[in-house]
Formats: sequence, C-alpha cells, structure tokens
Amino acid sequence: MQDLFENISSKNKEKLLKLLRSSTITYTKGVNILSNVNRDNFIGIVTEGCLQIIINDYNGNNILLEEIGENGLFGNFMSAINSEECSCITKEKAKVTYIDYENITKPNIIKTDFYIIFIKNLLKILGEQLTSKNERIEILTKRSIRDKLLEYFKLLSQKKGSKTFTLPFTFIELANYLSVDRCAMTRELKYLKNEGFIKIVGKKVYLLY
Amino acid sequence: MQDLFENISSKNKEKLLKLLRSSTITYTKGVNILSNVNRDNFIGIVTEGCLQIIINDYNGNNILLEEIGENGLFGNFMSAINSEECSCITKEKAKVTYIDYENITKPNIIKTDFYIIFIKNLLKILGEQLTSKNERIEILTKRSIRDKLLEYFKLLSQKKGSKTFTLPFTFIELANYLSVDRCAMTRELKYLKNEGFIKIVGKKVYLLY
DNA sequence: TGTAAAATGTTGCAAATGCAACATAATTAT
DNA sequence: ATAATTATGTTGCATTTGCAACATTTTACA
Repeated sequence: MQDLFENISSKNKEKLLKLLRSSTITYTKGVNILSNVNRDNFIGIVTEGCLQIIINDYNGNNILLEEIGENGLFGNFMSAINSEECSCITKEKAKVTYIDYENITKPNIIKTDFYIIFIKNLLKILGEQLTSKNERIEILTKRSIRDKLLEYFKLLSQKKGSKTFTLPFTFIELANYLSVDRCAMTRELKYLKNEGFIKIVGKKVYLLY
Repeated sequence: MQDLFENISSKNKEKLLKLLRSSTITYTKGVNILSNVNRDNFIGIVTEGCLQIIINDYNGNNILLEEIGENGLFGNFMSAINSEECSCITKEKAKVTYIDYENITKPNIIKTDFYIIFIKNLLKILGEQLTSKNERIEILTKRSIRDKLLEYFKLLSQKKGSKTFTLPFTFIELANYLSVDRCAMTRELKYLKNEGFIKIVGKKVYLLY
C-alpha cells in the first residue's frame, strides 16, 4: 500500500505536517475513535496499529466495512463513516495523525517543492482504495458462498502470483468480509476440500486446480 | 455529482485541457470503449451520455459494477477495469475526454492559478466515488433480498429527504445492483407491498413506515 | 502454568433464494 | 401501425443458506 509521504524526506515530512496543522493521537485497543474526533473534514493517517470500520447492523450483524492498517487513510469525506450505524474501532494499540482536509489545498503548502509528490501519493492512495472497494464489490456480487470464496481466493492468488497464499483474515473475519454465515462458510470450505479443489492448513490455502 | 471543472472558467478549462494534452472521443451506443483506449494511465471524463462498467461473469451473470453518467470519471488507476472479465460499454451515445494521469502533476500545470481548484475538484470526485462504493458495499453485505431492498430504499430516501422517491434503475438493473435474482426480487417486492411496507407505482416508491 | 476467552468445527432444520419456464405489458424500431 | 424487442410479473421446486445449539481447539493473559 502506498505511503502518503513516500519520496518525501523526513525533514520535509515534518515541515508538511506542521503546515497541515496535523495532530497525532495514540489510542489503546478496542476504542471507538470516531467519538474522539471533532474535526470537520479530516483525513486520518494510521501510522501505527490497525483500525476497523464496522457497520453495526440493526440485525446484530457486525459488518467489517474496511480494515485500515499502517499508512492507511480514512476520513469522512471518502467513506460511509458519517452513518450513525458506523463505528471505527482500534483493533490494536494505534496511532493516528489527523489533518484537516481543507488545509491540503492551502496556498502556502502548494508553494512547497514537495507538494507535487504529496498530491501524487494522495491520489495514488485514493485510487488504490477505489480498486480495493471494486474488488470487494466484485466478490460480494457473487451469488453463492462457493463462488465468493473462489473469487476471493483467485484474487489473493493473482496478487501473490502463486496458487499458494496465506489468508490475511481469521475465518470469522473472512466470513464477515464475504458477508456470509461463518458456519455455512466452514461447511462450504469442507465441501471444496472434499471435492479436491483446495487444501487448507492453518491460514495457508493451496489451490489445486 | 461534482464537476471536475467546477469553478474554472471555460477559458481556463480549455487552457487546462490543452496543458493536460487531452483528447476527446465520441462513441455510438453499445460500444466497448476499453478496446479503443491505448493510453497508459488515463482518466476518462464523461462529458456526454453514459457508460456502464460490467463484469462478464463466467456463470453468464453480467454484474453492473458502475454506471458513469455526465461528469463522471473512470480510469484504470482507480477501478477493476484492468480485469479481463471487465468491459466498459456505452449505454447511449457518449463523449469522453481522456487525460493522461501523469500529466496531472506536471510542473507547468501546477503553476497555473486554477490548479488548486482542479485538484480540489478531483479529490472531491474521488471521495464521492469512495462514498458511493461504500454505500453499495453496505447494501451488498445485507444477507437477504428484503434487507438489501430496504437498505437501498433507505439510502434513496435519505438522499432525497423524503419517503417518496423515484428509482434510477429499471428493475432488471436494480436486481443487478443488488446482485440478486430478478424474479426473487419481484417476489420480495410483492411481499413488501402486501405487508404494507411500501407502495410502488411505475418507478416511484413510497415508504409507508 | 492454568484458566478464561476467542476461534474453529459440526449438523439438523426451516426459510430464503436461484432457477426455469412461463405470461403479459411496455417500449422501440421499421 | 405493427412487429420485434425489452421489461415486468408469476410460481413450483430443488438447492443453498442462515440459524441455533453444540463440541473442540487454539490463543491470550493474569
């Protein structure tokens, strides 16, 4: 994943963060951080740890909308996190740097010689996020658990360029990502194993086709 | 939806398009335009008509990934359109302006006084697209046809600020958007009508709760 | 190291859904 | 105006899935 400050020296990065009037907050595990944010239009950059954006469904289903790891971005201008049902929880101890969205296009920042790089990085990140959303949509539009699993495995396999890869999720999280019942998913995985399509050892998946 | 050239005079817009080395192509209805694009990293701006990004599933299901209307953006850097299964079809006669992604951050453009506005607009559009993707993900993660329908109706209702609204889709397209069987969807709509939750006249929906 | 908590695995059953195979209505093109 | 195409509506049936209620394994932590 693209780093927002890639190709910017740490000295210039500091300068930039000052110009952007950034602030950094450290959170412990399991905190709902949105209740702590009182900025208007913000971009949050995860510099340490991991966040989960979760939709708390009225049915009691917790839908994992997004997992934001190191260098990841989030913000109200680009997600559903304005929704009341939405919460942003620290999966582990995490550190977040906030900048005001408006500051990004302030003249004094544009004048700096590293501004182009910064904007390029930001655009790249947004593009990556769109791609990742599209990937998830492509998976979610599959109509059966089997097809969802196979589509997701295909994606991981393509990304790694190998028929063997490691799941970045627990099986509970995977079921949430695919938005299917965990038990039904386990059952389907069993069928796929029995029919010789896949082999699973721990979190390691082998595609046998 | 945000216009990429909002708050830029038509004179400056022309200047900008020249600096960006843009080119404009006009398409007739039903053309797969991706096969015509030989730019490396491009942004396409729909200035007239409408495009559909469609995933051609191996099961024969055509999944509508995205519909891009006037002022809409698309590009390989921000979507799944690199996928072989993906095609981009003109829904009607359409006009598309292409710019090279790399040109956006060329020095001679950054120097112009309308550059900030341009970048602001671009960032806003990408944010809007992310929001719209998140909305669709939120809907697709609902586990039943009924919940998908109600979630989608809630969204349309919130956007319009009214319990009465018009569907922007045919029912076939709606079923594709929700990724459910059209017949099963019609059946569920019938149940919702019978149970007094909704009323539907043509494409007009009335929420009765 | 022991214990609580979390993750994983299993299975019967009822309900929801996709599918197929239609009929009918509405729209578009000639 | 009429034919052709597309959109919408209906329903039986087999299959898939969610749900519930468990057992077992693994991990976290006090």
